Amino acid sequence: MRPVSWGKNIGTKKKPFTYIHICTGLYMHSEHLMILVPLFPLLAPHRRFDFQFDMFDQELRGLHMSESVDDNARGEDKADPESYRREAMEYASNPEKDDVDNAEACPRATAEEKEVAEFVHKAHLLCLLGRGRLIDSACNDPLIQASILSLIPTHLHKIAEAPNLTASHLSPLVSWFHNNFHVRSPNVAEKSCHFALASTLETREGSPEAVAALSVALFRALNLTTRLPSWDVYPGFKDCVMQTAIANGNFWEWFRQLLSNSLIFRFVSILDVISLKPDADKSESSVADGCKNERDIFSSSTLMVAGPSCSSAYTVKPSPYVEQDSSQTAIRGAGRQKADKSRKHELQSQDSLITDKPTDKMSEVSVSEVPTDTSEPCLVKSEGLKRKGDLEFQMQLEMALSATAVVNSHVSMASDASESPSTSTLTPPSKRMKKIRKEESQTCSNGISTAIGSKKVGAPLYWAEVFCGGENLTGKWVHVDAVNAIIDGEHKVEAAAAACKKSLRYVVAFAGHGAKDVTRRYCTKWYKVAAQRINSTWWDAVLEPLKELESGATGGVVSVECEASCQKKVEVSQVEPSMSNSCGASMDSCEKKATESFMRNSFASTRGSLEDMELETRALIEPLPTNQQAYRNHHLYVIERWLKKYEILYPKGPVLGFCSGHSVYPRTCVQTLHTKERWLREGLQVKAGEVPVKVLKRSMKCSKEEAGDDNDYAEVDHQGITSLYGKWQTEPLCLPRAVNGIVPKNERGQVDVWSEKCLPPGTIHLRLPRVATVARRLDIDFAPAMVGFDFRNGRSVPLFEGIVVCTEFKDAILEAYFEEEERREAEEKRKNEAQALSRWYQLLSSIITRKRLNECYGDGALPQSSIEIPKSGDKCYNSSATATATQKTEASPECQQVNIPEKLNAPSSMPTENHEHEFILDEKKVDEGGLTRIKRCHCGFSIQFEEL
DNA sequence: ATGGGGGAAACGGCTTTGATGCAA
DNA sequence: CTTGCATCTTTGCCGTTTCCCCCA
Repeated sequence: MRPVSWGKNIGTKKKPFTYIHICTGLYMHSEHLMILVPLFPLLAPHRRFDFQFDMFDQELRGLHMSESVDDNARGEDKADPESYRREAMEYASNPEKDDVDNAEACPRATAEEKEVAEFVHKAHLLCLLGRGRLIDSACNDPLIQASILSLIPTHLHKIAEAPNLTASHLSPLVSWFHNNFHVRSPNVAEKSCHFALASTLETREGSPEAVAALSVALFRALNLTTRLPSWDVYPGFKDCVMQTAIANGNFWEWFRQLLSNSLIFRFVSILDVISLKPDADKSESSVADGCKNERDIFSSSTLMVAGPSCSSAYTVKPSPYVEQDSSQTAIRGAGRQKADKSRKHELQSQDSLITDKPTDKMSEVSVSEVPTDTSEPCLVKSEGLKRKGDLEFQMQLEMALSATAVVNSHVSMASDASESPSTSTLTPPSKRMKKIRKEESQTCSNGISTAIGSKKVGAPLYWAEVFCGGENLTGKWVHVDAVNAIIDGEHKVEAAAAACKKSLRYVVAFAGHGAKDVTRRYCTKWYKVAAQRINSTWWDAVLEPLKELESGATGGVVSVECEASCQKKVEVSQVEPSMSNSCGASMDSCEKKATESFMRNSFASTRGSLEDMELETRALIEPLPTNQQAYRNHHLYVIERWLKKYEILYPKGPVLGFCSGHSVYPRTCVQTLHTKERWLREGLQVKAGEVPVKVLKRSMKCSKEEAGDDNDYAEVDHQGITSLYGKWQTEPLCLPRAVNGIVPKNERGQVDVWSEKCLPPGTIHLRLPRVATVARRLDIDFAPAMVGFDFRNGRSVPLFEGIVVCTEFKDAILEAYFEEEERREAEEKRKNEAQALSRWYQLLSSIITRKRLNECYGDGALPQSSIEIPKSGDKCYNSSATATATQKTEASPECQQVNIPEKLNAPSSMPTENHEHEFILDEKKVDEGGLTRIKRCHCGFSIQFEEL
């Protein structure tokens, strides 16, 4: 799932806005737009956006386009919007052109490119998050759940009734599902998630996403069947046994039993998001472009391989995941060889697809080896290729593809995936697919598989997670990949994804319209993953509301009793809405009391918080990296060598291990250092007698300059160092108190207000404009408040905002200030009004003058309307002078001419007014004929002439 | 009372540091 | 090793306009 997005900055430097073009790609659907559009302000609040959405429903396009374009982007833009549009469209149609140019101009990504890449990353992430939620809600569709429930054999219904569910209980169900539902390459014309699920249900094959989602729907449906009868019993239970049951604890035993049986499933997806790094994007985008034309053909941008060729490669057990996982290092060398081989195979198979009619045995082999031939190009292309060899291979592949695009389109139109023309063209494609798959699965199940360890292994992008109460003391979320028939294979996911060059950046579990990031469960090297993710603040903010929804749907309260004798996992309440409703209706005060007493004896926490703890624990027990570079930004460990300039280890220990002879310390020991002045800004001062823990020498250049100025070497040495102190060497700032209404000031007669903490006691910062004059007028002692520095003209300039005064004068000053402001505003208003009056007077007197002149000297044929007061925007010169001038122009079409009315061309010819025209106003006006200039005197007289 | 001159204060434009560390 | 970017650094000048005061 990779809706291709590009953004570009257009507009002025002062008013930049980003043009976002989102090609709908495979799964991009109007539903995404609805999710995405309200979220755009989240992405980059400081920017203005213009959107262009392709291929969306017309009405949606109209709805959102007009909104965003008119209000947000175009509203105040004076530049020609059409030019932006054109530029944007050009960019959208050929986005790689600029990238190539940029790449040639500067080898590294600029800040602009990085910003765009980040924006696209965020947008894509939101799209994928939105899609995950849609799928999750589709999994909850009762119709789909009922339909799939009707398909499963009755003996499987009892699976979920196991008293303490463990992963092994699920294997028959997963096997059944795996045998009955197959993956095919997804269809472009997928209408919606519900439709995709429904059609998958009908044909028993579908996109990996749909199949995985269907498995979740099935599990959730089963959950209903196991729970609902129990709840039917409940009212009767309540009537007959309640009182005694509560008394002797049977009720709670039953209650716990009931809830421990409940199956809670989440839909989990790797959000295969566009890279955060512009460089990676470049290769990706060029790759995507190469693929763009073929997108309809190789419609899959997901990596999930189709059919049993792969799935049988890691059928139930033993799976290739296991092999790869257990003997990763052992097969590394062989793996590379295999990878090379497989690459050759890919080329070969590609060729065979394109050039050969795959009727011979050779093609059969390639078909069985290459999981989904048609999706393969995208498989390779959509990855962030880094090595030179990969790029070369990529280019070769692209050339081959572009040369034979027509053939491909035929192939893809005939059928998707590994359709062979040898098969009867009369049978419907789906049936033919099944037939082929059956054949393939037969051959593959015989153990013929070469795909292990190569990147042909399909990356698991979607799976389910079930909460198994019987797994641990507190229960555990278990990975269930029904598509590939793998249960509890969370440790295999990373390796499988890596084999497909899929990075495991965001693994998100969806439930109850919410979502939760569970990446840490599936990755072993968090420090590597974290570097590829968006900053956690933004991501956490996005997930915050979703996480609440998710925990609302899945988070029952799990209690572990403290008694040593009874270390048994129990659950006392269920937070799922349907449950809490029925619960709430029947729970009386007795039950509540019982619950409370029960809770008192136990350590209780929600499933969500338990999972959080689990995930955090995983992150904390990450093994030490073996290379030094990994310690540079490692969130847990540090080696002294990679400490930054303003960092130090304090306390220096404990040593957790060694890496290349360097001691490894926990990162919690790293303290940030600052100069004395810098600590002052934080409202802290260095304690008396503290020696600097670190001393930085200033550069030679600076020292030399100072040496030139001053001959005293010792002083230079003293000047040439910067003393740094740790936080533990500081104490809260003690400033002299304000006494007798006098504000304590620094040597410059001001107060540095870096923060509220920097204010001397007994003073207050009034951050108001023009307040200093008020204080001066009232004769109150004050100090200008310096709030920071601004760099102007190559030097730093202090910024002042408001004043610092003693607290007791606050009210007096504020009162006077507001009075003063009121007066000032009134004055301003008065001035404005006076100015308006004067302008009106000027206008009217001009009109009167013009009228008088017309009466005296005009030919009388002038229409009366021409002397009416013009509407705003109309020009005074639109009257007789212009009319005469135009007549003259028509009569003598010489170019350079001053079109002064004959009777007005000399000031002396105006006997009615002793006035010499001053042509102060000079207007230019572009006519269809050329540039017209109008010179006007303030009396209203104007001359219009044309310029060459 | 009023207008002009002079000085003080306010305002706004100017131009866009530059060394250094860090990360890729 | 190179190079782009982020960070730290950290207290003007000058011409014009406005305001106010003083004096004729």
